[in-house]
Amino acid sequence: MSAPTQRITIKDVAAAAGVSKGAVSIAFNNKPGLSEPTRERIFAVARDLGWAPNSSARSLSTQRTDTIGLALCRPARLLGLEPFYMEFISGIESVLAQQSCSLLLRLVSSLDEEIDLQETWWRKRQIGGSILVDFHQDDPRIEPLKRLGIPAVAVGHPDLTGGIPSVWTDDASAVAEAVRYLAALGHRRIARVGGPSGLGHSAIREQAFLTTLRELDLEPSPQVSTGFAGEEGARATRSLLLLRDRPTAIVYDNDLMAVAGLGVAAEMGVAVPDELSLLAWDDSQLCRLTHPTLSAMSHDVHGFGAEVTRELFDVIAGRAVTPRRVATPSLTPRASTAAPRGPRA
Amino acid sequence: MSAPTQRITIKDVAAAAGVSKGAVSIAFNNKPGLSEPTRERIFAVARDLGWAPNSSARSLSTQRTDTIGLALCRPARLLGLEPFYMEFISGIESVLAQQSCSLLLRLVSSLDEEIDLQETWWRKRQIGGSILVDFHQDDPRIEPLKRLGIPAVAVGHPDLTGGIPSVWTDDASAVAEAVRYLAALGHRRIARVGGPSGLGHSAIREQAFLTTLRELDLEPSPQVSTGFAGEEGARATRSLLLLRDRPTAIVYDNDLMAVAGLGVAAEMGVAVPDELSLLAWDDSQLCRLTHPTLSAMSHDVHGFGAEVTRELFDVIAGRAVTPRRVATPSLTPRASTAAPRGPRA
DNA sequence: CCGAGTTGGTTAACCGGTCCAGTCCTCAGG
DNA sequence: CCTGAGGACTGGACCGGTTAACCAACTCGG
Repeated sequence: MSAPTQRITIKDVAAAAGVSKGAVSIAFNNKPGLSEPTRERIFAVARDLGWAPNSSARSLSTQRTDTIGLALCRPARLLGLEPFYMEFISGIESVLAQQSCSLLLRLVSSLDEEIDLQETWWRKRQIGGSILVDFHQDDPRIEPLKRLGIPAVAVGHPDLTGGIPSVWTDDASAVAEAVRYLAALGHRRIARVGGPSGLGHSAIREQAFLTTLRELDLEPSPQVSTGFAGEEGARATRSLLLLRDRPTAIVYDNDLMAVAGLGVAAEMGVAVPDELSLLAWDDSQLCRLTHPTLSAMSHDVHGFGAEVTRELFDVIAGRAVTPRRVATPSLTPRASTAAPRGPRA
Repeated sequence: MSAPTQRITIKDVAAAAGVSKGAVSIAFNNKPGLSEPTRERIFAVARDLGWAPNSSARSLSTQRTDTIGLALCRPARLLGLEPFYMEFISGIESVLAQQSCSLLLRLVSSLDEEIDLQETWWRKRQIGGSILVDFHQDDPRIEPLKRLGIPAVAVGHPDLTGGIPSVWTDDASAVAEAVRYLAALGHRRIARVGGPSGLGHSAIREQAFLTTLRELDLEPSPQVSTGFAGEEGARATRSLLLLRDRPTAIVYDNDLMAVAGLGVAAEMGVAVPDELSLLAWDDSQLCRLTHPTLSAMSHDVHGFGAEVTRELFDVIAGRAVTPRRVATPSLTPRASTAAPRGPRA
């Protein structure tokens, strides 16, 4: 029977240091009003005793909490596959860690569930704010979350986020750049495989795609809206390649679908890039592992996550914020795009 | 100027329901001692007021917390790419959500940092327990965490976890099965691309690989220890394929490296599966997207995460636990493995 | 030598729950 | 009619911090 690990509290530290608990509190919050020797003595004692302030007690007292929430609403199998999220999360963490804050993560299966969750988190005061992703057009989260007054930052174009402070990338310009690049290579039939059109950024890209084609006087080409899963990307690619006038280039909405597209092309004996150019989105290492390597619209996802988090801290602190646009995804040409040369060129 | 959102507390609910705060507490904890009408009245009032018990106050009082910790120690870029973790996390969540608990996630860059983090989490009483992954041989986390008395469950073979309750898969048998399968197809030179040999499970697989080769009287074949990144897998594959007697089959330690290996084979003009068979580990959708599709040792990662979490709850509740072995990864043959037929067969 | 300021603390109320020790009421049994 | 048991509920101490208000002692200018 080992002695029961007696929980040590601020009182023990105070006693051991020969001061009041108030003094310990002052020391640990770096507030003025203590002499240097006393301060040091307190820290030394705390270190010896292995004490750190109980975070429940602290946040009960301060009415603040140092965790922020992130709810992801995509099927788990998919989440694992999309490099995007983990990298995004790591970006979040990078600034969270500086402030010794933590991330509360939850996977949900519907927006309604997410709304419930955010509300619960907030009501129970478990989070100080939230990061919202994957905005839909007329997103149902906007109204309830604003009503609750949860400090939140949204990832997405300001048009979509209904006044919730947002951080976004200029997808429209990026799509335009992608299409112009392919057109410059000589492609006339360019297709696009996008995410679900309910998703705001898919809609934006879809629109931008059409506009750019029109500007360039290219044929109105097929766009397929699908999920983000690789298999869906594969199916979409297959359907495009079976068209009578099949496209000579395809732009994908993420990297996973592009990898799948590459597989389909191989399976159907369509040479990449000679007969078909493929362009991925959200460049990740995955794009460099295939053969041929995948050209992509790359994007500093880590930095994106960091920026979002910084903005959230501003919101929580009550500082004024304006929508922040971060770097536009930029073209990284690799081996999967080239001038169309036709079969067996 | 909208009325400042007055925080409502248990006192307000009690007042509105015409009972004492004790009664509200009893109701919300489903404890006996209240009449059904009163109970319902309390719930109705709470719903109207949109109240949920403040979790800081609750855990301060109960000395319990309903979050568990997970620290991942791999470079962020890599984490995003490995489907394993997200799926593992989703498994954790699936049982956490049932108990309305949450997951505190943190990415760290070294084991020492993880130890610090776990210690801080525990000292501040931010977590009720922790899930530990990626055990090394003589893992430095074992001693400090046991000393602190953090309830923890480890992912890894009991031999590695130094008495910390663990959940594990029988990697040794799985490796044996993989090798036997390839041998049965007629392969004599089988290579392996593994994770860092410091990592416990890599070492176990490495050992099992050698043993099985010996049992089957196969040539002692090269094993390469590397990171888990795709690029490292690519490099390793390249070096294997440049050997004088190059292997006719390669077993990888994850799916990402196998995908990379496939790319390298294509790049070097080595036909898969005719000249080279590839076998992935931790089957994910990725394996079904390539061409040819990748054979893999598949593994219910989601269920693994769930089981680990269940065990952690047992540990936290003080229930006796024994190491739990979950299902052994099983062979899922696809198009990347076949009998060796030599070049241009 | 006095009063104002400053330095370096202490004290106690409070944050919002939980939970134990009672209190009050009802009802069965003797 | 009294007693005892059990059910329904209240009161208040307590969890471990923070913080505003207060205080003692020590400068220092006039």
